[in-house]
Amino acid sequence: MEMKSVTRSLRVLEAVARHQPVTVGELTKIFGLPKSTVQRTLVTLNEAGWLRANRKDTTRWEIGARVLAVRPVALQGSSLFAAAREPMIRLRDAVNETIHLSVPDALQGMVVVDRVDCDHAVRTFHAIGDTSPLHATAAGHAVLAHLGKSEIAEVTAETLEGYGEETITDPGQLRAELGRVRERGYAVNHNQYLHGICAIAAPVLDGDDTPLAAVAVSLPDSRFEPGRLPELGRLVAETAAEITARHLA
Amino acid sequence: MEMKSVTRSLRVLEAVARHQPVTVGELTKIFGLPKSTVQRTLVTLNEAGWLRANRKDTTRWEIGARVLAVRPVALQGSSLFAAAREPMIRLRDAVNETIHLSVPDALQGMVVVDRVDCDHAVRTFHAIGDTSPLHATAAGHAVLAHLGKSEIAEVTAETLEGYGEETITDPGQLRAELGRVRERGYAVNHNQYLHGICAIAAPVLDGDDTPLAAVAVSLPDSRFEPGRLPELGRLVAETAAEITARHLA
DNA sequence: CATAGCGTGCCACAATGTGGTACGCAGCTG
DNA sequence: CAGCTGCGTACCACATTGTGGCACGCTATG
Repeated sequence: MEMKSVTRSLRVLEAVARHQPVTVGELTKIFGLPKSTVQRTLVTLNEAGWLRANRKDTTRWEIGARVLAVRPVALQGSSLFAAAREPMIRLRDAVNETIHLSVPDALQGMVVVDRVDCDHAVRTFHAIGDTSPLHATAAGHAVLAHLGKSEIAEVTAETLEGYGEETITDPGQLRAELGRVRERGYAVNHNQYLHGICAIAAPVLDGDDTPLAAVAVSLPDSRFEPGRLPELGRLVAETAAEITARHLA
Repeated sequence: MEMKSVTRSLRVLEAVARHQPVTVGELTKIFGLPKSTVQRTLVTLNEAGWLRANRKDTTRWEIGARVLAVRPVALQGSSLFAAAREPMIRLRDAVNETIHLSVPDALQGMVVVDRVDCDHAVRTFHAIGDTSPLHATAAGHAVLAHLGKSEIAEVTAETLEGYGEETITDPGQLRAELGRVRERGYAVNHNQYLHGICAIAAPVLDGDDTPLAAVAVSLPDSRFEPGRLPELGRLVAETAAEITARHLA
């Protein structure tokens, strides 16, 4: 709407985060902006402490320490983080697969907030801060299924991007799937977004049943046995319920 | 220098992080800026996904999940953050003292990245995001001891500020101490920076032995027994080694 | 030795952000 | 219940502010 320079600077900051360490020239190619504009932005962000020059190659920029003062606040946001930690570890111990906690980001996607790793040599990997689409992941389905119809409509109004043959791109099919998710209490995703990965997720709800987050167990195809699905789903749903209970306590 | 609106927006973002959930009025008092300016800034940050309205009180603002996508190099990849959490909790359980994870910030200081609290009524406290000098803290020594000679020289070239009688301000003495730290595998700090606090720290290393971070246990003088030092040091070093191993896995 | 890419600086222009002001709306409070 | 306060939102004339084209010096690279 406004504050063009601010919006653009934040975009640059995100781009640096994704491509760090990155040079001015690379950023000008990404954004198609004049070099001097990009450089001025970088200098400004640097002076504010959000960026810094790479130590080994001072022509490259990377994220500075200032974010560390803000980042944890985002994690602890709803104290959900602390409530989720122990149940997640217990779930990991029960199934020995990687567990993720994700929160919806303004109906635009799910953001990984915390992770508990399993000890298999082959394991799924999503870094804290990674984002994924709402309509094509188990965590996203778990959250969407417990939103109001108007909000679901809002999401399905956008074009549902496909990431492969399994992605549900039809709004009607998605709504049907969300109904099933609501009934059984957990969502399942297989090859809808990333390939070779299966994920089972359940929502963490607030007092008024609005979804705050989703817990998910994700595992590589090689270890996925369809027969285990009901048991895994039950465990994930129980974990999510326990986090909900702890969070409200 | 320039980009006034950008600098100010980032200040606002940091203020929201410190005071969240916060209203427009509170922020105008903090900054002494016109209400419309502050509000415009908040709306812009919100549209960019960096802020969001509080769910219970929509007039209050808090940090959005977008911030998580921006992470320093040290936290990139197989997030150090996630790798460190469980070992830190175990160390806390073993010693029942507060544990800190810190990363070096461009050789200018250590920044606290994560914390696991003990349950004593009297405990040390360093907020996440706090910075401390490299040459006068256990965490700083742990990192410095595993840097190359040129980098150590670079740090000792600056004036080593004193924070009391115990601070090592002589470059030669500091290098000698760093040698001892390297030998025994952990660093000890008593009253070098903050008074009444003792800290024991060990480094988390990367594959090429460059230090990425330091784990530290810190405790008030009242509970510090010199006889426990070797045991505490061993535990901290083991924890750091485990984080290193998990991080590389 | 030429080239490419970097950081840095300058500057006229107008697009951009500014901030005073005002309105409608909740939730308190006397 | 009327008054108050603090919120979100909006408008708008002004000039501060950011813009982006250009050019310089530098350092690696081929």
